Parts: sequence; C-alpha cells; structure tokens
Amino acid sequence: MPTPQHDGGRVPTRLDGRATWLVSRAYARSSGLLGSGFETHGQGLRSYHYRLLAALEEWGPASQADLGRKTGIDRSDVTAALTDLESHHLIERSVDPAHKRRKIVTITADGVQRLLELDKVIDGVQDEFLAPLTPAQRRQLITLLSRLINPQH
Amino acid sequence: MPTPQHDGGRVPTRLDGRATWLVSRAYARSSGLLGSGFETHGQGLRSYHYRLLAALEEWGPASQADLGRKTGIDRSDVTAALTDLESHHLIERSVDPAHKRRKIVTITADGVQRLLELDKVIDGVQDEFLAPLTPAQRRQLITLLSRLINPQH
DNA sequence: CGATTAATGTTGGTGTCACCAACATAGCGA
DNA sequence: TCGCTATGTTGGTGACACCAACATTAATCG
Repeated sequence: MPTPQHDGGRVPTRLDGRATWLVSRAYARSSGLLGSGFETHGQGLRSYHYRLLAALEEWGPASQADLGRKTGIDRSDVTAALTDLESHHLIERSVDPAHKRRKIVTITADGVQRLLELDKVIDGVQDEFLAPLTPAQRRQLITLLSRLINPQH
Repeated sequence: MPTPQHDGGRVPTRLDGRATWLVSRAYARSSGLLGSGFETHGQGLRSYHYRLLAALEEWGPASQADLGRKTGIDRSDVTAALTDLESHHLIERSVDPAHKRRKIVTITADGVQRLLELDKVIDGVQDEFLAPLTPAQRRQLITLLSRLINPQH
C-alpha cells in the first residue's frame, strides 16, 4: 500500500502553482487510492492487469503485440502481466495457427467476472478521488484532462 | 529520457472516462516532458533536487527532517538527494550546535543560481505541457487540481 | 536522576510503473 | 533466396515513493 505522502506541510510557492507539480500530486493521490483498492479487493492484480483485461473484453482476442499497442504497455511488460493473468486462469494464450510466432490472447469467463468486480472497486476509487469536487467540476476536470492528453481534439 | 508511451491506439472506454486513468496519462506526459527538460538542461539533477532547492530558497536553512516534511520527500531520500546536491556544491550541511544529532542544510549561491536556471527550464515545460489548453482552461485546470489535492478549500 | 521514549540521519532494502536491448523464431518483400 | 521486420521473451535500468532498522542524541516522565 504505497500510501500517498505529503500529508502536511506547506509547499514551496515555486511548485504549488505549476501544473506539472499539481498533476504529480494528483497522481500520487490517485495511485495511492488505487493501490489501496487493488490491495484489499484486487487479489494480487495491479493496474497493468486491469488494463489488459479491459482491452480484451472490449475488443476481443488479440495478439500480445496488439495488446501492448492498444494499452500503451511495453511488449515485455505485457508478457509478464499475461503470465500472471494466465496463472489465475483469467486469460488464455494460444498460438495463432496462421502466424505461428504470434499468440492470440483471449479473456476467460473468470476473467470477465474478475473484470466486473474490479470495475466496482475502481468506480469506488473514482468517487473517493473526486470527492473534493462538485459534479460539474468533476466533468470539467475530465474534459480538461482529456484535452490535455489527447490534443487532437 | 523516459518518454511517455501510448502514442497511438485507442483506449478502452472503461478507462478513458475515468479520472484516475486520465491523471495517470497526464502524469506520464508531464513526467516525460520534465524528464527531457532535466536531461538536457538539468545537469544530472532530478525533481527531488529541485524540490529541495526550492524549499531551501523559499524558507531558508532547515534540518533534513524538516525538509522532508515540507517537501513530502522521505527522510532517506532526502539524505541521498542532499548528498548529490552537496557534491555539486549547491547546498551545505552543518551540524546544529544546539542539537548535535541535527544537520542544518543551507543553499549556496551556486545553488540559488542553479535553481533559477531550473525555474526557466520548468516554466518552458509548463508551456509545452499545457499547450493543448487555452489560457482560461489552464487556469481552470490548475484550480481544479489544487482543490483536488488540497481538499480543505 | 535515571530510564524510557522520541527524533535524527543513514543504510539498505522493496514495489510499481515505464522503458530498453538483445535474442530466437517466423513471415514477408524485393 | 536473402534480408528485413514482427513477435514473444528474458533480463536488465531508472525514477519515484516507501519502509525497517540502527546508532546517536534529546526530551520527558516517573
């Protein structure tokens, strides 16, 4: 449980007006909450695992390289995370018969089930995370962040 | 240069509307830009070093434990970062005569100088980071993030 | 006062996330 | 056919955050 730090103490004015600093603090808070959530209800899964399950559920079976591209996870990290998921029987790997160097990854029924459970955990974390904001402010924040990381619109 | 990943590819809808995901993407972008900035103009210094220099410049000499509390950096990491800064003659450590277990850390003239240089680098990064937003949106984002991480107002 | 408790700086870890290099294997294109 | 590229895998690196334990020194309390 990597709980966020920086509980007390004033922050240097050099920092506390800068967007990069605020984002790093927000991320610390966010990942602290997510960490607690995964720790108590994630049964050993981490954010990489969730991302992969979500991609598989949404787009269906895919090769590992495709998964990496779609989720923004490095090929090597995909390998490791899938090995974890496979050992919990949440996904299955099979060699693509048409391209034998490729492996097709499929989410299992257990995997879907687990994904739905994680959805609930993560939705709870959203509420905690956004608690200081009103609903309108939450929508504003989400819009602004989307624009920030997705500049083409 | 830990450049941000996730260049292409759509994101699962499960993720792209959630604040925690957006914040983690924003943080990835931010720290990628900061990393590049520090790499090309930071002369080996990292964000921990900047935070410590900023705190020292703003509040004057302090003990290491105080620095840790004010900057939100763990005592052990403060020790390591100060050792780096000391080797570059940007800070000085001296034993507090009144409390011999305590060390008083002081920023040097070189340290102030370096801090001012880093300020410029970091301001440049802010502009890059916030480029997709209008000035009004930038102010909005900063306000919302401040509220998010500083709930008491 | 003496004993216990607390704070300080330090060392040496751990964990997560992101990333990179190198490799064998398998397809593809020229 | 030869070379290039894609794939999955292994085994690293680095930044950041955090924790435990320790010796030393100070503060507190019985």
